[in-house]
Amino acid sequence: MILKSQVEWALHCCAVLAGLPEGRYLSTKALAEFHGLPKEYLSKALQSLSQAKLVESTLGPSGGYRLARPASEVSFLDVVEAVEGKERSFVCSNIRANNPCRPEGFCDTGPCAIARIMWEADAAWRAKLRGVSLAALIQTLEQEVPPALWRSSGEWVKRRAG
Amino acid sequence: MILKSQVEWALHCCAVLAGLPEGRYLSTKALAEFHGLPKEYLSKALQSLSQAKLVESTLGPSGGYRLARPASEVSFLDVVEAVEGKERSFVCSNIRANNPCRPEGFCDTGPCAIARIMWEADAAWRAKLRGVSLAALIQTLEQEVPPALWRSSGEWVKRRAG
DNA sequence: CTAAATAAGGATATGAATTGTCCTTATTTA
DNA sequence: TAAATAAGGACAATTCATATCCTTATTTAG
Repeated sequence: MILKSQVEWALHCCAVLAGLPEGRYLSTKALAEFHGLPKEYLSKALQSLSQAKLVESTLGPSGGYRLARPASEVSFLDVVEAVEGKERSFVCSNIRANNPCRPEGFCDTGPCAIARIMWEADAAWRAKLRGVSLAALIQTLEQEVPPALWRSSGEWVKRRAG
Repeated sequence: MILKSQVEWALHCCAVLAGLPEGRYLSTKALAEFHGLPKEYLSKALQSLSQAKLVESTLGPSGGYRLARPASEVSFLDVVEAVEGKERSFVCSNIRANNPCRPEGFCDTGPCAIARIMWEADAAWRAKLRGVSLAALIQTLEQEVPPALWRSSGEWVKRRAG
């Protein structure tokens, strides 16, 4: 059970977009170069973010993406679910229904106890991700990325953002 | 990101084994019949449990599997990790290292902030699963499975356990 | 006004992982 | 002694993730 690499890519891209000057866009090309990723495939991840309304896009030269909401209003969960989907990680195929001791036409009253427990764990995972915003991420990064690298990266992005 | 169906199978099998009379074994064949699962493939899941030392096995007629520890000492996490592995669900490929602004030979001091957050969520998921034992599951099942079905299933298992 | 740059998305190829089956071997018990 | 069993190797089928290529419509820069 491994998350798609696109989840990692999308999170890093969102982190960059969160530092974008107001009103500017950053293109797939620039994001791909900045992270050393295949442009065409990264584009699919960005399309997922766009479809989820987490980012806005515009066409043409100086086009690209920007966050659709303030960084404080976008959670890790938003990004993860945009790429990975909202489905729970545990799928119950209700194998208890195959129990040979079941009378004909027996009907379950609720979901399987095993599934409920697995879903609770899934909910705990999502709650953790919901509790961290892109703004919080940026704050952490600003503290721990060496100032020179932080500044030069910001300059690089500004230059590519038009 | 979907858990293997073998996780579901392993959990249901452990629930059955937890209700086994002291000293008895239940075979792959019986477990497969009880859950309506392909015997050969279910066998792989049970081998995973065996390799993780969660169950003990014995050969020959009346052979099969039983829990290696009291049900109160086996957690959902034990079972999930036996089948799914202990690896974290988020893999960090450290794409920050591709940042074109990095000076030559730059060395990271710690793991990426994004990975740390994803790993915290993973830890929360595991903590939830660690907190539920097979004994707790059995207790829940005993409360919510209709008494007639509970009894007949117990009889079925006892009969197949030798 | 024109040309270049871009997002969006369809089609398709590739590789890896999951799911599933079959067979052999060694062991244990009835 | 024979039947039943776990263990595991080999392999096939299917699904999914990864990746590339191409077309289209749109937008801006020049």
